[in-house]
Parts: sequence; C-alpha cells; structure tokens
Amino acid sequence: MNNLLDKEKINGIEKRNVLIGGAWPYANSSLHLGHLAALISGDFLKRYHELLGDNVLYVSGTDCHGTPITERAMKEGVNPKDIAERYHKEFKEVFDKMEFSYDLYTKTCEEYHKKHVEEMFLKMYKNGYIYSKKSMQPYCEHCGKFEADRELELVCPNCGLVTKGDQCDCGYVPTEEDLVGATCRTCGNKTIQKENTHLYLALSKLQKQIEQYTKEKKENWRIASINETEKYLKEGLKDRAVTRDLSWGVDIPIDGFEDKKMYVWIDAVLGYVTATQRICEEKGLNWEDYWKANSNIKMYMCHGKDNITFHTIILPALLLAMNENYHLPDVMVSTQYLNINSEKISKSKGNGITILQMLEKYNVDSIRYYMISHGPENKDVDFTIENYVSIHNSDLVNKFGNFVNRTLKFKGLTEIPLGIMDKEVDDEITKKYKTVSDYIENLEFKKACNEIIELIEIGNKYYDERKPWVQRKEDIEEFNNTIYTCANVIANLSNLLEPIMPETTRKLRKYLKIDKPSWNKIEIKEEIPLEDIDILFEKIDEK
RNA sequence: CGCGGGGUGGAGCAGUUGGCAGCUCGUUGGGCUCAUAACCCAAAGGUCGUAAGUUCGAGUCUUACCCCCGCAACCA
Repeated sequence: MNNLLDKEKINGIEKRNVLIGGAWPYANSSLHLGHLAALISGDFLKRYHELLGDNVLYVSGTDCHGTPITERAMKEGVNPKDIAERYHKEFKEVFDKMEFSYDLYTKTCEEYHKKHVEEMFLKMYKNGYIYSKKSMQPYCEHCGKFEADRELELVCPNCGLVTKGDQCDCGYVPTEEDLVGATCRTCGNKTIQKENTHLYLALSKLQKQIEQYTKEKKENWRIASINETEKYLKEGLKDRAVTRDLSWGVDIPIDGFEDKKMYVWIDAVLGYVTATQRICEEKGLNWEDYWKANSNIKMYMCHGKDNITFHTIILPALLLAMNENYHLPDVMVSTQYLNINSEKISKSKGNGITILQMLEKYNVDSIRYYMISHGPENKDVDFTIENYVSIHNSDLVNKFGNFVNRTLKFKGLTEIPLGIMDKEVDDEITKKYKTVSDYIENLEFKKACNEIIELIEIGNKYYDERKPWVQRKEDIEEFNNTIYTCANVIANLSNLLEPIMPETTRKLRKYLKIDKPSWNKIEIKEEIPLEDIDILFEKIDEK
C-alpha cells in the first residue's frame, strides 16, 4: 500500500516495531500544562516514526484505581468508578483536542485490562517473585479497616503541626514508628497496630538483572532517569508491598487475599502490555511482536520525572518476574517539571492552568509547538503567558506564517509556477531531514525545532535577497524560480512539522495538493492553483 | 555532611573532548514593500554565582562557599 517508503526500507534500514507508552494520567484531577509537557513527547514520537514508515503503536489510558480516588468518592458520596469515568471522559476530550494520535487510549477499570493483569500477577506469584509476608500496620477499630499512610493524621515530629501520614507540608516524611498511634482521618479515633498480611514484590531478587538492564539501555535515557534509577540501585532495591486494603482496584487472584486489591502502580504500568494486547487483537496483529525479545523493537516510555522509578524499576521488574522473555523498555523520555510563574504547579495553590483552559484561548498547534520547543526537556522550565505569546508571535506568526503567506498570497499570483529549485536551498532541505531525525532520536526535541525554524529563516532570507516583487516586473523566469523554490520549502516544512503541528501541516498539504506527509524530501511536480489560502496563525495581541 | 539539576548581555536559553563568548525575544539605526507594521541588514549591550587553584590558555577541569529548584520509593 505504501510505495516509496517501503521500498527504501527494504534496501536500507529495516522497519522497526515501535511501541510508545504515554504515562497514564491519574483520574483525580484535570490535566494541566505540566501533564501536557510530559505527554506531548509521546505523540511527537508517534507521528515521527509513522512518517518514517515504522510499525508504530502508541498506547495509554486512564489510571483509575487507588486510595486518593477511593477517598474522594467517599467524601462525595459516589462510587469510585463514577469519579474515574468522569475524568476519563475529560481526558479523552483533552487528548482529542490536542490531536494525540493514540492507537488506543483505554482505562485501567476495563475488564480486559483487569483480567490480563490478574493473569500476569499470578505468573509472578507462581515464579516466586511475589510472596506473602506478615507485618504490623495501623488499624482503625472504629472504621474496621487497615489504613494507608495518607489516611492517618498525626503531629509532625519535625515541625509540630498536624499533618497527613504520607508527607508533611514541611517536607518531612513520617517513619513507621511516627505513625504508631496516629489518628484516623475518617473518624478521628486513634489507630492501633494490628497484624496484616500483604503480598510483596521481590525487587531485591531482581537487583542484578535490573542493574544489567540499566547499564545496557541508559545511554538512550534522559539524564534524570539515569540518576534517579542509579540512586535506588545503589541503595539496594527493597521489596515492595503490592497489595492494598481497598475495595476499588484489580482483584488479587490468590487465595486469602479476596479482601485486598492490587497496588495501583502495578496494574497501571502493566497497562502498557494489556493495551498493546488489546489493540493488536483489534488490528489483527501479534502483540508479541512488540513485547517479546528477539524481534526488531524500539520501545519508548514518556512520562514526567515523578514517574521515573515506576518505569525504570517497577515495570522492568514485573516483566522480568513473569520470566517470559519480555522485551524491556528501551528509551526513557523523562520530562522535568513545568512551573507556572516560578511556582510548582500544585492543586492547593490553585496556580495550574488546565489544558482545556489553554485550548479555549489559543491554537492547538501553537500550544504543541511551545511544549515541544520550549518544554522542560532537561530541566524545569518556567511557563508564563508572556513568554508563550512571544514565542507564538515570533516563530509561528512572523517567521513561519508570514513566509507561507508572502509566498502563496503574493499579490496577483494565481498559481505556483514550475521553475528551477535553488541549489543551496535544496541542499539545506536535504540536510534538515537528517539533522532533525538525529536530534529527535536523541531526544533533543528543542534542537530539532530550532533546525526547522532555521529552515524558515533561510527561506525568508532567500526571499528577500531574490526580491520577487522586482523580478516579477523584470524577469518572469527568475520570479518563477523564486516562488517555486519557496513553495518547495513550504512543501517540505509540511513534512518536517507534521509531528509538531498536525493541523497546520494538514492545511499546507491541502494548499499544495500533497496527499500525505512523509519523511522524504519532496518536490512540486506541476503547477498548483492557489485558492482559499488562509492565514496560518493569528497574532496574539494582549497585554 | 541524603541524592540530583541549575546560577552565562534587559528577559528566556545554547555552549560538544578547555582554544578568539553564541541563539531567540527586546532595544537602537538602516533597507524593502511580496506579506499578518510581518521580512532583510547592521549596531549597542556580558568581570559567564563568589573566591582560590591547575594550565601557555577555563563558561568548560579541581576545591571551598553562597543562592535557586526538584526528588526522597507503602500518594499518584
């Protein structure tokens, strides 16, 4: 079905099976710009690999389970599932509007997911990587249940203020001893210590294998993931409880644990596998082509830095624990934080800007461009509207939009003439495909964007030097060459920018009668009538 | 002494293995009129957090110190 690209791949590089996992947003609050900063990388990579002609799958979903959602449901007097569904619906809407090209965006409370996760869990148990252990745990006799740290309240030994048991606002993290005798936040009664049995994941047993894995793959990771992971490995991995005393979550398929549910992070990261299985069933593909070692796989994981160890340690550990020759994730695309006006986005401060709010005011592609070209790639970034507006006006309106407009809406021009492509400009275009590719595969998205902007600058400079407004009167042939060259720059921009700005490049393809984008240099082959050319980006004028 | 990241012209950032300090925005002057007053050219503007050291030579290496920010696994 697809022609040129396939042929080249046969002669050259082999087509890869690329799996892209976008982090699963938690169904407890609306998505804000910080989420977008981390998740946009996934869609960018998906579109890029698609253009290359790789076999790409891009999966994600809503993370529905866990204590915070359960707590909130209780407070609002509704079912946890209602909360999860409400946010799931909102997330889907946001991703649609942002033009995220997921092959499957599902949710962890789907039966399909739960069933498959239970099967995987059972395998790990049978392989001896999940075992049961008794320990003492805070228990509320009044509510009749074991309590998670965050369900407890105590006086912080560090600052003396009343705090939740998971972490105090002063930054102190209570120890197990601190939590003995803490009060239950639900009913206000003192808790007692009671023996409880939990299942644990034997991370300590997998230390060597995960060390080996990290060593092999880390050169493809962003620096933060490497540091964070090596830190835990250096300290030595500790076994972690994988069951919780909750009623909302994935069942534990092991006798004696009917009253417990699976720890959310376990079922959430396994979602990458279950989502792949499901979409492959639908598309008639073999999911193992994306997950079992021995095939030609490149697997990306895209997430914010708070998610690092769950992707670099927990997920590989679970895959190894199944002992079924799973392919472990190759590339960790960990993003730093996007701060708003120098402050960390926090619900309590209420300083977050949601993606929907942003979309109400601004253009999708402009937001996407900003996030990819100025996002928190290697360090935290401070987002301000002023900065965003300045980038939008300069890069997208003045440079890009205007270049397109001055070419395609040249006064009196009704069609793009054929001509001879300028040699230097032509060479630049050829180079761009290569350098932009290299930067993308090296996870240097900002530099990739700069390279593309530079091509636009080259276009504008060429235009000015050629003075087509003079050529038109004095030398029509040279005029045609100029317009033809600029139109070819635009044609290739519609390829290069597709992963960043799907909506805008769709417009350009329509103008230039290009039926689909590709990662190959293209050249206009016939005269193209110019009709209904619109401005690409409106200038934002606000103070 | 818990771990990590960072402090570079007014603002936001690049600076690969040490070798004349760059980019974008903004400012000033000029050019052009095809284009969304957009585009092109030029100029001004920096003791590269502080102090010391290694070196023929350090933003880049070493040491000490100061200041920001994040992470700290059973909250996701």
